[in-house]
Amino acid sequence: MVDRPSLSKGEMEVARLLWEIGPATVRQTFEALPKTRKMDFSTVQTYLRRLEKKGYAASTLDGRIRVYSARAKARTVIRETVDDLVQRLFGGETFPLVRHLVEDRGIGSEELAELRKLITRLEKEQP
Amino acid sequence: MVDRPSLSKGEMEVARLLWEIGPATVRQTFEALPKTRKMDFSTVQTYLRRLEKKGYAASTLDGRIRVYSARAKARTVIRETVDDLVQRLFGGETFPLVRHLVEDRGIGSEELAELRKLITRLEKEQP
DNA sequence: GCATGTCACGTACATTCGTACTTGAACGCT
DNA sequence: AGCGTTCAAGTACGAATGTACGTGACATGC
Repeated sequence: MVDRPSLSKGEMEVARLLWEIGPATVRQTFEALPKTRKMDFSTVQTYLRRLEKKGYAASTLDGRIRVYSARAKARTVIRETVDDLVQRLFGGETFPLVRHLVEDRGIGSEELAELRKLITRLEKEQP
Repeated sequence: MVDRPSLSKGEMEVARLLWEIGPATVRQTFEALPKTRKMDFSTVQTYLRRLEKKGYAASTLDGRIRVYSARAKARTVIRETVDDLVQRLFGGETFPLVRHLVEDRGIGSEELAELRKLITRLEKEQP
């Protein structure tokens, strides 16, 4: 429905943090960055501002501190983003991407088992 | 090894066409676009030029016509691209993406079966 | 042998992105 | 009360991106 400009890579990272740690200040978001990910405090601030402008986040002032919260559901954004990738890189075919993930990126054996269960469930749901 | 600048969305679309139709002229690439995808001839030309500059393609003149061919393997580029996405949007976890694909984007029952076989094979290969 | 169409190549240009610095207000410690 | 700390907000700025036009060389049907 809402038609938002799509997220850039950097915005994505910050959006993910917002989903993960819930409503958060710039500082909290900044601190939620993977320790290996060097990004300036003010860069995070900029991304949050941009996320808000694009409609992915909302913010309010709590005293003099601004608190950001996600406005778009992770699931929705993931769907949109992955759809786009599948279109562009796989011409719209989903399966090759699944195969790539399962085959080329090590999926643990526990996860393999879980995936098998998932498949079984889906097969039952199909007529 | 080679460290190329990453592909932009538009460049990705054109790179995919190159992989698909092999060495190709601008026009052939242009014509390989999905009919629904409106993109100017010269835009395709620009993307091909940029792909070459970035090291993803090579070209030679065949008479006065320039022929482009892919220089990076699809598999490699896909790996790099997907790795990046998984990092940014899933914090490095592969499985949630697989689940999303299998659950939220309809995978056909034939493909489900194939996926199951794939899992079985992988499980056997594991110690 | 000219009109028409096709290319390569260079150029353009507004927008977005990545990344950050600056300024000034408010806070909290001493 | 003075000083360092912390924010919000604005601004910066080059590089990348999406998208395309213009020009001049070449080709091809008439």
